[in-house]
Amino acid sequence: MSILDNLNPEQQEAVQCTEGPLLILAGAGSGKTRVLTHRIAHLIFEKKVYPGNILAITFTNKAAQEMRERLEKLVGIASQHLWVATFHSTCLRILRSEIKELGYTSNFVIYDDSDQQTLIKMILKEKNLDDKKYAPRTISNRISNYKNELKTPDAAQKEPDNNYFDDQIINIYDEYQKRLKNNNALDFDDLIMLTVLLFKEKPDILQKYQERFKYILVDEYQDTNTAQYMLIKLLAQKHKNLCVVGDDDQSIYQWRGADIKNILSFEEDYEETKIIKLEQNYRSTQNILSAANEVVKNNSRRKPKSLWTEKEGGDKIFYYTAQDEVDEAFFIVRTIRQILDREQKEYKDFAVLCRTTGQFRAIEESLIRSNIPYRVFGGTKFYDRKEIKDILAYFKIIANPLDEVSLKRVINTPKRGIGDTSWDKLVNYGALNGKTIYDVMAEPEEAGIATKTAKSIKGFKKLIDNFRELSKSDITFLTNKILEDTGYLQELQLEKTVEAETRLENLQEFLTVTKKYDIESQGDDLSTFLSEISLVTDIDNYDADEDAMVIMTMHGAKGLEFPIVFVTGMEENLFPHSRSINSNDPEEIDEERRLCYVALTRAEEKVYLTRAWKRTIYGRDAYNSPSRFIEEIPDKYLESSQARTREEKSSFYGKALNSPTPGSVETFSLGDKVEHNKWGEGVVVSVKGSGDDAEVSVAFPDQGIKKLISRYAPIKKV
DNA sequence: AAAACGCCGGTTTTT
DNA sequence: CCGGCGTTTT
Repeated sequence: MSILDNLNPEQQEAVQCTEGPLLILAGAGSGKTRVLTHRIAHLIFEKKVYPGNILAITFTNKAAQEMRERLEKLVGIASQHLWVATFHSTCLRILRSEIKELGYTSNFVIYDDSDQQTLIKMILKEKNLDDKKYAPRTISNRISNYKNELKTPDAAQKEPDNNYFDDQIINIYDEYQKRLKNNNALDFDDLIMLTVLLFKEKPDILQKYQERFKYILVDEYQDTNTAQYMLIKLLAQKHKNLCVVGDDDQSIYQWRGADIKNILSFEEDYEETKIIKLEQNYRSTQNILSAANEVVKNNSRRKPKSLWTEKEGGDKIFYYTAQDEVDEAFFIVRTIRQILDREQKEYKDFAVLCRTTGQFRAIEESLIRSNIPYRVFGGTKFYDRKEIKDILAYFKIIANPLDEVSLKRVINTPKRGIGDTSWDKLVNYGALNGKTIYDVMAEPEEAGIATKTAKSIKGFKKLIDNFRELSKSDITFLTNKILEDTGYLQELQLEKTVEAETRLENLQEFLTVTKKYDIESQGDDLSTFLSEISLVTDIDNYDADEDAMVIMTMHGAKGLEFPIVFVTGMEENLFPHSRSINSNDPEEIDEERRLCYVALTRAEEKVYLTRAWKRTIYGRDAYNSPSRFIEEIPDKYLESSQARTREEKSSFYGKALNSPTPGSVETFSLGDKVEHNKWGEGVVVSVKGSGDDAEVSVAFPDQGIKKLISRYAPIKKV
């Protein structure tokens, strides 16, 4: 049994061609992960390369994780020495040990998007700049662009055609960067940019890593930005054993700085590049593949390719025009039900893909009503929730007292009488006397703060110092300690509102994360925990084994596959998005088109395209014409239908919804024991309203308290 | 300092 | 239709 078994000739060649630069153009579903993993196995077993000399880089943790799992099966114990990671975590790891060279300390924290916004707002306020004119969002985007292009504030300043506005932006960027450094904090883009700068400034450090990574593999190369490109280039310079895999048709992150030129001109960049094309698709039927090809064919500037599959024919793509987004959602429910009745399928075989996260709600609502299990990826992220961010901010200042953004966040959360005025005094006094805010907190009177508030501040500082003493203990223990000692928990418990309940549930959820971490990590410090969390996105937690259907954005779906895929919102202004339509750069429409290609090629067996005749956006009704991408699919691959008339529709829904007939709904009262068909036995802890509209809160032993509407809830008294 | 109110503005995709 | 933000009130 050889590593080359079960690989087609092109794949075999890609696996065996180990020396020198190699560009693998891998079409959708052509088995690129398979090639990458087998190539690594080949390097280890046939070429006798030490696993520690191999670096494999992906974009998402999900991809890295999958690759690690497959490698474990393929090469066993040797996989432990492999370095398989995302760009960001690779750089994080390098910086944790090397960042002293750049004047930061290794306990730096990572600022996420909202931390960045906060810091930018702070700066605008200090500079007395109008945040209407200088929208924080715009500024952070601009800064991000600079960083993705490896432009420091100094370099940006030197650009020839900067106008006044640009100059202002660059001034803010400059201050922003100084503040990050003072706070001992890095934003996402810094992880990459600073690593590259470090390599450029310290050749000896670069050399160390060049020596280490004799073989480098990069997945999704079409999504690399300038900074990532340079990182790879520097690392590969010495041994030049660089293998990149990508598909220009799946480049969907140019808005985030990805430069498609990186893949289009790879062969000019690296001398004696070998190019291998993987054109056999193992995922989709011919029909789906052809339709996707017809769409993407309308783009210029493509590498020529012709994907083919052995799965001839297949179902046509079904195109449904719904009345509105509610009808669209019910079409999905109806269709899933039908298929589940007729075929051997499970919930997890279905995915609903949306252009924007705003479309999720209507779909979720109908799935809830219909009792279809689902999971949502993207949208409001777990770690973005207020209560989670609060507890993480506590962690951050414990790990790194210099972090003013987190300090500002929690110094008065929960309320302890330290308002904006006192905060400003602390900041100003510190700035004037060259002390950190945290230092000034030891003697707030010096900053002219009233005794009462001063006492409160000192109390808070003592609290944090106390937590810091405990920072070596379990994260779970520390979390509980913070929640209790700060009064955070109590405040929420006393509130007795729906929102507070949800927050408490989320904190409970967070504690399961910390417990898991405590078991898996051996004595890693708080900084490690924090940065691990900040690099994780919800999509990384996607569990393909759970029998629930999936709702996600088209972007989030890249790299995944499902038997049946709904691509929703096929309307002009939504998909392609109005922003790209209104842009004067035609490339933006092309990117939407590639996104359409990605969405279609997620499907193995069947695609449903849906569009809504009328869609409510921000309370206003929008009537959008069908997406141009629909027109680009030839009729022979399509069959279509429209929403029924109102009368038909309501009677149909009546059946489809299988809503309980009036009178069948039980009345629940406090203390009733009930049985839920998924969560088991529980006790009613509160009832709001009456009849089938009643909102019943039930405490389940393992699930915590769940709110249920009796009309829809699958519960009965026991 | 904190809560309560009312206004404007804005909405793509994410490591 | 939300949420964030500034203004007013307690």
